[in-house]
Amino acid sequence: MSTARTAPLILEDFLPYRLSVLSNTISSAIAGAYASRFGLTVAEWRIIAVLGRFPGISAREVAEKTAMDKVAVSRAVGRLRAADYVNHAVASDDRRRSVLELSARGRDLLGQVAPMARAYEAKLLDGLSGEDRQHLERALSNLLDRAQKIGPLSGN
Amino acid sequence: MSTARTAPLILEDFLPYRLSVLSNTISSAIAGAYASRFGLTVAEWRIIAVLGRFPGISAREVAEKTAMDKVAVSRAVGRLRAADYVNHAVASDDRRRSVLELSARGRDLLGQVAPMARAYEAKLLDGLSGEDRQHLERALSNLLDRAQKIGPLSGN
DNA sequence: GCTGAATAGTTGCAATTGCAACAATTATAG
DNA sequence: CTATAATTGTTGCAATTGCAACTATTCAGC
Repeated sequence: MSTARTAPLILEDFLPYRLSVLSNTISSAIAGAYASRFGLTVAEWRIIAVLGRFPGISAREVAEKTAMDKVAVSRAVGRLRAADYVNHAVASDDRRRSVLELSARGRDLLGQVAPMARAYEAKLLDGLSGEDRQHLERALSNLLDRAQKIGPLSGN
Repeated sequence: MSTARTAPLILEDFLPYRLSVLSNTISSAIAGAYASRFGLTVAEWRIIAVLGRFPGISAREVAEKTAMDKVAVSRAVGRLRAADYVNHAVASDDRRRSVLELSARGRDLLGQVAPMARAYEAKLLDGLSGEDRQHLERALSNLLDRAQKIGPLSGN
């Protein structure tokens, strides 16, 4: 009875594993390109992208929108400020809050990097029909919702 | 002409970003559970899973099958040996090669963890129809193929 | 207004990781 | 057979990360 031999769990069919391999493969490819071309980490690039879209937000909001840790944001922003890609100010109505935005240099960088990112994404998606892509997007949204709801894997 | 303002790149729609967030969310959930229940890292768990399926393979083969770095494998195997989840021997025909397999304790652990992993996966996939799942699987395979072929993000 | 709780961001430290160098062994070329 | 190259696995070191503690500031209750 007890240890009823379950089938041995095929790692390469296990969804979390497949997602991890896929995501790591893609991220490494991208990270390598950003690093060699611009000396940027993926975290830095994400911050640039999000500041391009939401100029003036605080570090905390950046962390929210990029799904990064606030420490990671703090350090990445530090580097970006040092490299003059990002301007930093203190909110006048709350002097704890930072007000971040791209500098001219940062906007310029975004202008270069964004097309590369898009092109890479396009290459990836090239094999999927428009319908497939919609399916995929809905599936990913669905999975993320569930993963967030399920949370820390309630156990037995 | 020059800096033709491209649309500002919506991070939350960018496939690599979405995959990364999803994968990290899932991995953290799983990692937390393994850590608190069994003191296992995800890397260790992966090795256990793959050794359950392919007893007797070498460290290099484990690295291949788990998509881990060989150093990570070496260290994780070290911990697993110390905890007596994995047995280690040297191949008689090639004394560089290690021969790894689960110990009785390791098989027992796999017997406990595998159902949890399956249950989590099932919860995740609960919102997708059978058809959706097939779509998803094909899409993921397709994307991984392409990502591997495209490689380090050529050209600018 | 004052005190204690809450929030934003930074810093220090410990643990993890990644890469290069290394030792041991086996394969290959001549 | 010998010398060189290639492969397997481990170790050392530097860089990254993650967590907790900390500072500065604002908010909430009285």
